[in-house]
Amino acid sequence: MEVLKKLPTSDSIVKDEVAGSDGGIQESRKVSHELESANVEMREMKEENEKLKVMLEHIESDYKSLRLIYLNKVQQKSSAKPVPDNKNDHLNAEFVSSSDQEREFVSLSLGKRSSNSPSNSIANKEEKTKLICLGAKEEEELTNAGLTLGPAVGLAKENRAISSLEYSSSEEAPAMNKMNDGCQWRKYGQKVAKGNPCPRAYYRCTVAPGCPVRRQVQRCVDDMSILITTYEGTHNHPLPLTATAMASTTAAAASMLLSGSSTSGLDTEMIKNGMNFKLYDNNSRLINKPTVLSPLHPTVTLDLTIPMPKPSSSPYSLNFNTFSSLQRFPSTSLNFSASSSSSDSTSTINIPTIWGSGYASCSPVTDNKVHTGRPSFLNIGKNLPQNPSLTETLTKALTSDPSFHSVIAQAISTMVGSGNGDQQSARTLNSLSITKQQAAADSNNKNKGCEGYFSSLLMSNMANPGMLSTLNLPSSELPFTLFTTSSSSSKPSFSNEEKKRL
DNA sequence: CGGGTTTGACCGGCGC
DNA sequence: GCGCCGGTCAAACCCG
Repeated sequence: MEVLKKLPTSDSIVKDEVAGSDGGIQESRKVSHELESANVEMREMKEENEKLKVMLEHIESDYKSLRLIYLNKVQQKSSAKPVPDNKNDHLNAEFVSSSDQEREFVSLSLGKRSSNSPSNSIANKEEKTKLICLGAKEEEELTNAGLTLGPAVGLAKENRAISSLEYSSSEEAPAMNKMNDGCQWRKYGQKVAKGNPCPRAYYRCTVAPGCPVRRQVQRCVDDMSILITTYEGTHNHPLPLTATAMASTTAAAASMLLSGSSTSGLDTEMIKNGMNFKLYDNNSRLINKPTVLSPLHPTVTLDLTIPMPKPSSSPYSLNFNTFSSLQRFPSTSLNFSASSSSSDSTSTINIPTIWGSGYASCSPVTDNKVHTGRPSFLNIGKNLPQNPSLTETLTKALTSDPSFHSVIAQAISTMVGSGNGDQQSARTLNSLSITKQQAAADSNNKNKGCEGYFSSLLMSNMANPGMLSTLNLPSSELPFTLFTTSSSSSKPSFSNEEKKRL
């Protein structure tokens, strides 16, 4: 922790003392001054520790009260249900134990669950148990990742960056592998890609033999806490409800699971230490659900496949999403949808504008100009043609670019650039023909005009966290419309880390 | 013992 | 044509 950093090392103190003995009175005074300053620092650290203790106590009390509330609800539920016969005793036991797990799970997910949570809609007890177990499993993973759970969940948030960086290369692989999106994946290979020391893992869906779906998981080279998952193909089998629920953690997966036998697609999901629940409602609108799996981390999702039918005439929209205030952490999604017909496809980028601060109700703001019901978004261009290079550009950028900011800029640049001409048709992973050099050149050339402007847009919104800012720009300059909204309980929109990323 | 992971080898595409 | 690189294969290994 920060406190520890401030501690002067014993070595340095010893060295100072030695220097003092050699250098006469002045040196000894110097040493005494340093000792005094060290004492002052110690006092400050003690004060900080006291503050942290107080924070911890607050968190504990919050945790306890919420746990009580949950227990009450569980008791109400169980009292409402008739007692099943003995035949189901094992199920009861399972349910009880899973309730215990769920308590823990909920403690992990404080503020994450809404009444619309997917798990709530699951009536089947067994499926529910599975979900719960998945949550517990996720909790275990988080524990393994060095994240504090339970009462210390708030501290875990503060430690997230550190913890995420504490993965060793040997530890991160299983963590990645365990990243559960509801499907069964078998790892069939691992490769160290050029330019990224982190190995890329290759997985196949093993739910059904011959299922063509593959998944690649790789950590971002410059931010080990960022996972980039790429899905390819379409499942040729029905999936269990739990898988559907879990896979809905990303729009990409949702597409993968719910689109049936749609054309094969490429889904790239960037997961920053967690998952984000995204679901489509009956109107195929993107709904951001608070994740039940990992409340501790913001997520970044890049979805390159899902057609996002919506009334808006813009084929692309960058979706700067203000997330549910139920989310502790924002989820960032790059949702670059692609479909064979570009006219009705929509690309969205969801970028966090709010750190979900608490547990207030979610009230997504609908903007009249958007007609999507989405909280906020950025529209790019009018009738921009689909550009297959976008996929590659984004993927490369995400894996190699140190800052999310530049990634977004690249995406925008590419899309803006693509608006100048070549019409492109359906894109699959294998049809990507753009070279690395081309992608880099494209992004380099196009970023220059766009990136700074884009970041300034973001910064301007950061400076006005609570306000709905709408920027309508002439398409000749930059065809963006940026909507930024904040929840009713909004606190300052960005953490330091987010500022860094954007 | 079965299923999953690891890891070196192999293969094909692509650029020079 | 050659070499590089990403993706895949498959044998060995591990684990429950």
